[in-house]
Amino acid sequence: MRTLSPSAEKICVIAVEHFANSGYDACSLNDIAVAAGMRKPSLYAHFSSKDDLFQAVFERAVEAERLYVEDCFAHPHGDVPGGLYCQRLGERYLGSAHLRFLLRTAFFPPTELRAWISAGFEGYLARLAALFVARMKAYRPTFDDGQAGLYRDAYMGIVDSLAVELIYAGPEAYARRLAALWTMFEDSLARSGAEK
Amino acid sequence: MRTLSPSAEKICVIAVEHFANSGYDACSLNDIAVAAGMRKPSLYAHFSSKDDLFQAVFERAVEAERLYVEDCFAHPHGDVPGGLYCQRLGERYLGSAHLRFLLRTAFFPPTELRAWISAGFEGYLARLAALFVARMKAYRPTFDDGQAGLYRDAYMGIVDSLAVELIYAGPEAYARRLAALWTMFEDSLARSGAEK
Amino acid sequence: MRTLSPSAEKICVIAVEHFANSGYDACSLNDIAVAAGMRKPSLYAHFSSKDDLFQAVFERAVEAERLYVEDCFAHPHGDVPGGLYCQRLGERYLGSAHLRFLLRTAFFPPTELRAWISAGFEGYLARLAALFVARMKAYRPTFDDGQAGLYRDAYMGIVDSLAVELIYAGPEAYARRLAALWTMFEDSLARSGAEK
Amino acid sequence: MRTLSPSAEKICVIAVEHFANSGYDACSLNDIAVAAGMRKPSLYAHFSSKDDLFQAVFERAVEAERLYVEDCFAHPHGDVPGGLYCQRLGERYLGSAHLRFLLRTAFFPPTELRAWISAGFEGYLARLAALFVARMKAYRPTFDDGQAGLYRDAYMGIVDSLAVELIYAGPEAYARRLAALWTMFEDSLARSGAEK
DNA sequence: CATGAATGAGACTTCATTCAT
DNA sequence: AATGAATGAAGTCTCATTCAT
Repeated sequence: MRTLSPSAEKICVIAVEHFANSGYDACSLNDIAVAAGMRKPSLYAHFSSKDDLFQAVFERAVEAERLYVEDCFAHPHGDVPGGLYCQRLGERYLGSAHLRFLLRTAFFPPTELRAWISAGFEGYLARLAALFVARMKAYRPTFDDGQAGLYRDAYMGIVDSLAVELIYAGPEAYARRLAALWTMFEDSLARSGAEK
Repeated sequence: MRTLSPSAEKICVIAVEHFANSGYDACSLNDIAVAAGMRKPSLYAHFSSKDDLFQAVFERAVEAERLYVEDCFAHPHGDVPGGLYCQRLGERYLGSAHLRFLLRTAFFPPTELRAWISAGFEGYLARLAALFVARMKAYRPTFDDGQAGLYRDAYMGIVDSLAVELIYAGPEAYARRLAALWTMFEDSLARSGAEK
Repeated sequence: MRTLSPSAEKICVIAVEHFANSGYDACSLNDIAVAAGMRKPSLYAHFSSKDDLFQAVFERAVEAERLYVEDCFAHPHGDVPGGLYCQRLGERYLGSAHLRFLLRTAFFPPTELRAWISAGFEGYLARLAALFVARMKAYRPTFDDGQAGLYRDAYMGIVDSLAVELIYAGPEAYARRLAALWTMFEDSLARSGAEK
Repeated sequence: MRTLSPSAEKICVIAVEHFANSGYDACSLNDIAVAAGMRKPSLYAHFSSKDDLFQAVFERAVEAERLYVEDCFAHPHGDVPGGLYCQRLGERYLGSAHLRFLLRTAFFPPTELRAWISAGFEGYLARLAALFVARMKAYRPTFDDGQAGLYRDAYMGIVDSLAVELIYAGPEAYARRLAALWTMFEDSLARSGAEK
């Protein structure tokens, strides 16, 4: 991740909001510039192009989320793994332009940056999956890789599902969906624990 | 849903592909017109504006999916409810521009059409939920509304999760996620059935 | 040479004037458009880019000059070869934007089109040289290829020299230079004729 | 010619290269500044505007060429006058940005500086012509002003013709043209000498 | 129905220039 | 002497839209 000047960082903070709300194509540099208290050409003192700005924003969003994920998995506990992250997702959505930006960009990246963006997500998703698996193996020490992988896939699916509900319907519907999916998830874990 | 002339219907078929691939903003009427074998101004003989075309496309996509959902739930059987629809989702994704268009439009509609689009989805989602609940009540006759609602919420969540995986990662990853989530779903149902 | 619509041809006529006077870089499409009685974006209905317009103008200028050269060498006579073309050069300069455009473009082409432009000139220059050589061989039947080539090189040099004087100093100085160089040219020919 | 600080002189050395290669309009101050190891606004510590820099460059180029011309005519000899200068022209072209800059600027000056530039050339051209005439009168003591003027005009024309060939075709074609034109020039002189 | 031509609005981008530091 | 930041003007180009034919 490039180091940016304070002004450039500030522009990123403005820009992530705009990109998150309007998407890359519908988002004009003019709007971002004015929101940042300057005129359009001034952006070019900080970023060489719209793509360049978008990439800087993306890097910051991924980094912010990565840190957040680390934090959510940092404190050991005895509960079903991954619950804290899901729970906080809803609380953060409206406040976190980073999160909204990432979801939008992940699902529908600007065509020309698709490959670059995909590469940027790999590490993030892999890290989330790895943290979950580590917790799961502590939670169910008898699980083999296949079982852990199954719950990892389900968990990642639940995270996406919740993200989508945030995007589509907002925090209220989110709570219902979280309750439903998490109940299922715990039921399934309870059953697989009981089997032994 | 308005009735359209054959030419207009053909344009919709072309347009849904473009809107699905590029999104509303990045999609130019010129591209659609040329792909449809005509020039840009000729589109205005069939639709009064870009928004008008988009809306016609949306109506057709919703209708097509609604019919598909009806079909998936049409044949009674003894399996866990909703499985057929999830299974076919993956098979259809690449081939169905309607589906890809709907997912994109549902999650990130063009700002000015947001309200109109949301309204259009209501019926579709409500119908899917209702069909699922009906099946679930047949599958677990003892369920009360709360229990049925819980599984309905979970099911709708699973559908979204699978859709997202299709968008983000394609059909291969989809199969893994489907297996994981469906296992969970069945586990949970099995447990709730055993309890009684 | 592409066939153009009448409107596009008219734009070329306007554009060659502007390109000739200001050069590619200092010449704005806005100026050309307004001079052609339309707005800037309307140009794009006829040409896909500034380069595209420039190329069309270039093709027309080369073609016009080629025809002119043919005409100047069309009528057999007993005078020193090539004199008519040189003489008319000065008369045409102010009136012929094609000529002024060609000279400018030949000497200082826009960087990105340099190769393409050079290729376009080859034929034109080769044709002028060939016409001169044919006449020279009629005028001095005893000349071998070496002698004819020498006078061809000198003649082409005189043409360039006259063109430069037109550009730099205008028609008056042109007349003086023409007289001086042509005297030399005839002296040299007279001497080489006398030697035999 | 203004006296400049060493830094400003250095900038001129960089700038003449850029102006020679790209021309006034296509040449950005940014490129020049970076090539000179500084940022664009720093140029304004040395020159008050792009035009000001261009003018400084022009003055230096004219002065350099003037000195060169003096040198070429400095050493008396018995050969046809002006030959040394023509000969060296080709050798210097690629290496001398001053020369390339001058040719470009002479033929196609930036519109707003046209008058100023023409004035700057007057002295240079007049000096070259005067030096040639002086030599010619030594070489052909019997020439009257009319005859000397004729050969002066022809000589200046040859110089331009050679310059153009350098610009257009490079040093190889230059040698051929030089040989052809110089042969003519000598033939003519020989004839006018013999007449007496 | 279709289209060639035109256009206002607005996109991204570059440039010469200014100014506080 | 140098520069980071900013900017008005202007550049090329795209777009949705209109209208006469």
